[in-house]
Amino acid sequence: MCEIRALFDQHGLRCTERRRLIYKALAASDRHPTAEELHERVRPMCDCVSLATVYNALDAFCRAGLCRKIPTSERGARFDADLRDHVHITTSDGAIVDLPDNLRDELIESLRVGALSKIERGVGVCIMRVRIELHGEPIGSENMDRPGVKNSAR
Amino acid sequence: MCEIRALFDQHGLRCTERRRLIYKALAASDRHPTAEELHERVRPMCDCVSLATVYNALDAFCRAGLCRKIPTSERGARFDADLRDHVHITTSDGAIVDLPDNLRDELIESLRVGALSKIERGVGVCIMRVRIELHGEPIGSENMDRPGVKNSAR
DNA sequence: ATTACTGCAAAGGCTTTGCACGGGT
DNA sequence: ACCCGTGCAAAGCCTTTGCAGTAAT
Repeated sequence: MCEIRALFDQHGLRCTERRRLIYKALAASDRHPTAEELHERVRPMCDCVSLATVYNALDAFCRAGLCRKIPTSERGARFDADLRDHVHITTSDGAIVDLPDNLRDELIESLRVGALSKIERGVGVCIMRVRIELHGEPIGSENMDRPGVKNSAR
Repeated sequence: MCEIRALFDQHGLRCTERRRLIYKALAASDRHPTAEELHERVRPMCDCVSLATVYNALDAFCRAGLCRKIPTSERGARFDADLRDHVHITTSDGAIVDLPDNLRDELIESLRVGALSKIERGVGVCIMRVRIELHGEPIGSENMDRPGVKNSAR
């Protein structure tokens, strides 16, 4: 908790009980919780936390560079305290999971040494962050088309 | 316009004037318009189109597999009739551009033959779609750190 | 002491829905 | 003739904001 204080100090955030709880809940989760889910998780640990406070805190975290807001196709944004390059896999049931670290590192690294530097030269930018969204169907689902087809009727 | 009819028929959509206009406006744009932007664009071509109809039509298109809803961090979803795998580059000034086709194809292809099949085996999913978000700084900006650093204070 | 954070409730913006009607098949 | 698509308005949901009070620096 002392490290959270240091983190907040570094980023110019006032260290309140609510924010500590919210940040801890966010950092402890690998499920990319919504504001409401965090609210549920924090509420039992504190007589009273307002949902608005959760939103405000998350917004402050994002602006301070302590977390990231993940847009979703469904309603309700999700949040993630892990700011490293990411590979998310979303499935048709709406879940978002991170690719395991070893596979992620390998994928990102292969991009960085190859395609990305080419893109940097071609487009004239310096690529700072990489986010990859893979949409996958669980194996065993009826739709067994191989990926790579451009797009037929889904 | 006859091809639009065929497209709609193929996907079991009734071919109405509104839907034709909406789809044409969407397909003609490479700017990933919002529902409201499409509404503005279609309205002059038709005495009266309701915003609700635009939403309903877009929803029908998405369910039919004719377009894709792109979540954004800001409010308001965006839509895209181009269903191919995408590589977006966003820069700090807020612009979103698509990577040029040749670079995109090369990048995606290198992923498909290598990392993705490994991921499919490792995670047990069949990857249907790939979306890559690159965040880049224009070259010449003051921040010249190389990418690859894990994450220091942003 | 100062100023940011908080709770509450209300407002706000985007999206969906209910209903009656008109247009497509 | 059938029934989906449409307009309108109202409802819905997620999120932000105004305000007065509280807590952190």
